[in-house]
Amino acid sequence: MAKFNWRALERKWQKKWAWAKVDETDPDPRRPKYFVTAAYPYPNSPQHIGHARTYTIADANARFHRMRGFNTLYPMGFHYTGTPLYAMAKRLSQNDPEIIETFTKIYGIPAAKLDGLKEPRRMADYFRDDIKKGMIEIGFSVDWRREFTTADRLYNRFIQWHFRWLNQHGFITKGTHPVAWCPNDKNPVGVVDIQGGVEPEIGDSHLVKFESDRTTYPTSTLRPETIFGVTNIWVNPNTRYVKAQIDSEEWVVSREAIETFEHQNHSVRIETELSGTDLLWKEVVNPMTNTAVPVLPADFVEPDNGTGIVMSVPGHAPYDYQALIDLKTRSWTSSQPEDIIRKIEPISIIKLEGFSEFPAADMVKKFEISGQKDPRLAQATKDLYSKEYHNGVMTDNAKPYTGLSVESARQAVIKDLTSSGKMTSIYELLNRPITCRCGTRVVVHVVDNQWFINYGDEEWKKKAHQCLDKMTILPEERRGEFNYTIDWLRERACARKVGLGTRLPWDMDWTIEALSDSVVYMAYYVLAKYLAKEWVIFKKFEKDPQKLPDSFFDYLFLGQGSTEAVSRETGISKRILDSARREFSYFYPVDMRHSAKDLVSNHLSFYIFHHTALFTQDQWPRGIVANGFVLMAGDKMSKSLENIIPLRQAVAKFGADPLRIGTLATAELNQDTDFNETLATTIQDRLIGLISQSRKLRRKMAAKRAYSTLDRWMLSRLNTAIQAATTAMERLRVREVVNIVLYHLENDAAWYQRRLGPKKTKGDARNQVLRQVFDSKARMLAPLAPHVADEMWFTLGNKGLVVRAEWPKPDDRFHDKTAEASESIVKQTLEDTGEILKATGLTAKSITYYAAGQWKLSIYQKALTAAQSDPKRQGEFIKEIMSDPKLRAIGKPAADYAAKSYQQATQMKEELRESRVGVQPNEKKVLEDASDFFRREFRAEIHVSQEGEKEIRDPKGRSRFAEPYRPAIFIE
RNA sequence: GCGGGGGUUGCCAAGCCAGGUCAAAGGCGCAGGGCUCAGGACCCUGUCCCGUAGGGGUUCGUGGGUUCAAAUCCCACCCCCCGCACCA
Repeated sequence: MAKFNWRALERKWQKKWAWAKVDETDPDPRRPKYFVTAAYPYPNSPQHIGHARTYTIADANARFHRMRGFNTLYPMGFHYTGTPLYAMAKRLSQNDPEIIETFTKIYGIPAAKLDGLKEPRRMADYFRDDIKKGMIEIGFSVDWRREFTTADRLYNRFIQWHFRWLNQHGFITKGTHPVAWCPNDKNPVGVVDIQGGVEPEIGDSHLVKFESDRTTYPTSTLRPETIFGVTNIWVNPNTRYVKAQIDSEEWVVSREAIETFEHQNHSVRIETELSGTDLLWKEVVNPMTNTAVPVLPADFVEPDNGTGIVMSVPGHAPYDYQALIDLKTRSWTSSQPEDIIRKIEPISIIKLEGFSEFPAADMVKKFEISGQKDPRLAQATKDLYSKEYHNGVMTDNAKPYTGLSVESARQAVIKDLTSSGKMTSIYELLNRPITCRCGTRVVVHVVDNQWFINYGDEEWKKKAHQCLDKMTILPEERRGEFNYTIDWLRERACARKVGLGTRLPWDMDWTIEALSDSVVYMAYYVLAKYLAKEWVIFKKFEKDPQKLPDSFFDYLFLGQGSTEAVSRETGISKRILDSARREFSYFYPVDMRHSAKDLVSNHLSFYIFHHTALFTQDQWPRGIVANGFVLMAGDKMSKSLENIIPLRQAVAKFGADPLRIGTLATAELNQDTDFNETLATTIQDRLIGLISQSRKLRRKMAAKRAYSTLDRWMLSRLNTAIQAATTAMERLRVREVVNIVLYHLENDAAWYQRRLGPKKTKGDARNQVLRQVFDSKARMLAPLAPHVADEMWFTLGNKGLVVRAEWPKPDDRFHDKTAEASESIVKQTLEDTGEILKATGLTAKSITYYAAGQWKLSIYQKALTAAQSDPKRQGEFIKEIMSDPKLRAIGKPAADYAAKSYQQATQMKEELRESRVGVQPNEKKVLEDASDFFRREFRAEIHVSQEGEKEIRDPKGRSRFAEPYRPAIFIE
């Protein structure tokens, strides 16, 4: 086969669609509307086939609704807000080799173009153009008149309105907030700013204040409840310490800790420098137990871990236990250390099932630890901490917390010590060390005056739940995750100091952060059309957006104020204002919002929250689809695996429709789907096949001929397929639709052709029947593979565009129980015959089929009815049957069959019973009609008789085995 | 840890909510046959085990239970994946 020119096919139809403006949607009060949105792309890279899945599902949904008569709007914008673009542009301008390689090698951007991308806006514009081209090339039916970016000045104005509204209505709070921070850049760092791209984890480190001579020795710990087991505290003898005034107290901490305090808003004044050894052998007082414990040396203590001083709990901390052993086995030049160390013994404070009173000792033994620098200590510690936390109980040594679980004891100790001023806490990076791309160690910095959106508000949560409860969530399995997210969301920082975006209207130092400026933008699509260049009236506001007052947005989106007043204030004509307001009321709310599943716990939940705050109930979102990802040949797509195929390259390589189907065909919505080349080529072949078959059926609608049972079977199957595809599409079970159209229906058509035989017999209706099948196929394929569908449609000789045609309607008149029953007899018989031939190894010369006798059919029907209406006891049924004199005359066989058929009927699935009750094809005739077919299949003579016939040829007496739907078979 | 999703016959993947046509759709792979000069494509057949008559046996993460009947319902356990934020 000559290589199929996908590009030509795509161009051809895309041009026609553009010409016919099939994607452009304006309000039409005579038709119901359907509003589809998908999460707009972030243009810091080309899109890949993973992105294609979400947008293809959204597109299929939009196209499906168009075909069902909805005035469907599917718009698209671009999200410029945030730091990644900013960080990438910066890296590029610093000629970072890693990013240059990604851009040139994976994204295929010519090296000459890189210079033009060194400014964030221009990088965004570049990828925006690329993404948009890709979306057009793959055939998404987007109304591009409504395109915008979040860096547009009027969009900024819109977001300012949104945030001012939130602030005025009490949804914004202010506070402090810890962030990962690069002291060199003086900026917060995100994943993209960090070497190796790790995510910084910030946690609380508790500082327990041990004391000596009014000087505080704050020890950092994650387990404050172990304070009862403290035998000493550790400092690192090889480290620099300082005595400093921290806030209003005298503290001794490591040199490194000073920086931490400074970043976390503590006042710091260094007084004297000390070495670790200066601190040794002193005594400090445990603030909980008031006992004095010594300061001892340990090499494992890291100076940048909290304060550089830690408590020693040898009974329960493997590091401490090992460090103590190291000390005890060491030889000393003076006697002072020896005396102190000799006296130290572990204290048991936590009882843990399956361990001795000193679990740390058990772990050290189990892990065969050789010294306090042994790397296995980390794992031993992790294991033990987790076990004690979940299963440990405080012992008598931990009064008054005896008997409490470790978990609750910790809470209690924190509360008690903090309230008495004996403990405080600092933030710490839990996965140290983290290095900024500039080479500087990342620290935790506490940002003052941080602005938050208060998702913790109970009233707000209630409304969000209310909204969610009424929404369609696809797949439904996702709903639990939404409920959980709504419950756990708290205050969320909504502004930061760097990156692109909108300035916070009341505090212009801050830029509204990316997940906060993207929650109500679906409303902006309505406005975006009016802001497009040709609407001169808006151009002046683009130059000076501040001139557009809040009252304009209040009117347009909330319906507040009057047209007259807003018109007076803005100078926009009442006609345009009215029209925009009507357009908003017409399209809003969004009927279905599409995204991948990763946005459930953030964006999609915020989306619900904000809509319930800003809008009245009738404008709350109606549905969300959160689909799974795309895997490349079984692997997650990643830059390091170099298995990312940019979307446009993939379209060029596989064709738009094969790619669309390829990302939808192998898994249901909820599952991650796998894409690979074999799949793509298989789909290509299928689609090409459909086009070439359509060619053969061109204009074959001609004369109406009487339909045979087989024809009616095919049309009945088609009707079933339409029904199934329709329900599947309504639930966006796109994989199933692909299956039905591309495989099930195809198989039925193949069976139909096979039954008819290779030669066209005089006047059979196959072309008309197949023509109908193909018409429907083209329509059902249109949302998924629109180019191929339109090509089929045209090739079949239809007028107009299939993307504008109607989705096929199931029609009960085509549902033909008898035809389906007849065909199932033929299939069953074919199978059984084959099975016998296989089991016996016979070569058939002649095959005789015996249809079941009339009396069996009548018993069978009675059994079906009995089982359906009133599943009485089998005995009664048999009695009833045998009360019929005709049947009684048959005797035992009748009773036996009554028993058997009754059992079959009661155990049958309801739908099957339903389909057979009252339906009784003439089996002998069915088999006779199919005998040509059987002859071809088995290359044998075919005879058909009915059990009980007068002139029956039945040398082996097989006819008595005949049953309804199961003719007896005799092979010679 | 908390929350969510999942474990199906060589691989991928339906079925599970509404138990019975389930040895379990479909695709891929593999084997045989047809077509062809040949290969590819395409078509047919087979692909858990046994079987000279349409049958039987053993299967759906593991172990129990409910039922006439369990991949499907209930209980317990094991394993895998994802999210847990200020980042798009």
